[in-house]
Amino acid sequence: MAKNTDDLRQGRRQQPVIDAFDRRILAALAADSSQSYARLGEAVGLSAPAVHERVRRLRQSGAIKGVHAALDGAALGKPLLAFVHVEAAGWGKSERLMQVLQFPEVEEMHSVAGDASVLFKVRTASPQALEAFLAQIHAVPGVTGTRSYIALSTYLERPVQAGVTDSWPHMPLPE
Amino acid sequence: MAKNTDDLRQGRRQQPVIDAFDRRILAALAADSSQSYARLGEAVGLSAPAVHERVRRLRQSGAIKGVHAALDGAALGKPLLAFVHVEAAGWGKSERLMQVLQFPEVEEMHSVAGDASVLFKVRTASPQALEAFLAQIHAVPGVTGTRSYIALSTYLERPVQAGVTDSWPHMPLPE
DNA sequence: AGTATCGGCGATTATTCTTCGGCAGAAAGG
DNA sequence: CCTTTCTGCCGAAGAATAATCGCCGATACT
Repeated sequence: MAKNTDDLRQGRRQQPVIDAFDRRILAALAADSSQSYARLGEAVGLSAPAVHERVRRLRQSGAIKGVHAALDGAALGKPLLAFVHVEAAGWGKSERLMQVLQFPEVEEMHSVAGDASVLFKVRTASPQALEAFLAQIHAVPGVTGTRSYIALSTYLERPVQAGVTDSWPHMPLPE
Repeated sequence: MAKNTDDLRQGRRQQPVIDAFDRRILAALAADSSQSYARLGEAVGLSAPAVHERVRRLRQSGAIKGVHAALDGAALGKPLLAFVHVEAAGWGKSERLMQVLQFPEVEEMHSVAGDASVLFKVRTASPQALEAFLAQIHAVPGVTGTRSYIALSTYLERPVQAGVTDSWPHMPLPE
């Protein structure tokens, strides 16, 4: 009998093992998710059904959260990318603050440790639209200030990568 | 004769018009790019071949830059998300700085206007790995300092949205 | 050793993608 | 006002891919 039967019986789902094959599949899918299973299998050294089964498992386990088209902000009329740091008195996450997530301009929202409480990534059509977004933020009770960082050039913007650097180059810190 | 023959002859590509159909297709693809053309067509009110043709055009025009699988950082062993602001003397973009983009932990790099020169989004396995990344940054000539914002909770993280808010709710700025 | 479980492979079926010809509506020109 | 041209959509057919099934070998536990 399998040794994890107890876990299954109690509804626990054991952490699925992600081996080297899975890692290569995930890396390939993060780079381009429109390629066929046959090509994927050829790239990683498995047959198409095997890749299919692994992808199904990775999807179900949550390692793959979805498949999305990467759109060009400028082509869609939103050339302005900005990161907005919000300082709030008390605790940042409020019901009112979550409502701004409905705007399609907002792409990310995190609560952060540092000299800010909440961090937004927003992509707007114009400086005026950014100003309108900031007005929305300032209208939230408890917000004491914002600091905006406007992207001048984007040198890299890619999804979560499958790889993990396990041996960082040894390099002495500057004294 | 078409009126943009001159443009085509000179290699110029006129800005393709993105109509309401395209916008809806793009919105659907940004949400889930794994659905069939038939379903997409049903959702937006077109036939499958029509959607196919539009997607082909949107791809070629660059509005759709690619299709990527969204991976779960925690499931892959990278639970720590951080935004790193880099202050640099002189001009930030250096050949040396671009080399850190090779690490799979780095997901974004922008040059920004504000009290920082360059902004990184990095996802690491541990605080030690983040420290190692920071060591790499500090080893770059000209870097005078970094400021890190560690994400405690991620409330939203999604790709570029197709929608644009054209009428922001009118709301007076706090006096 | 025996046995059960797991994962991969080859082959088959179902679904989807991709292309083609035809047609209707809009725009430019006579 | 009519003709011509162009563009884009649709239905149908052929090609490619996705998804499933049974069989097999490897591994681990009894």
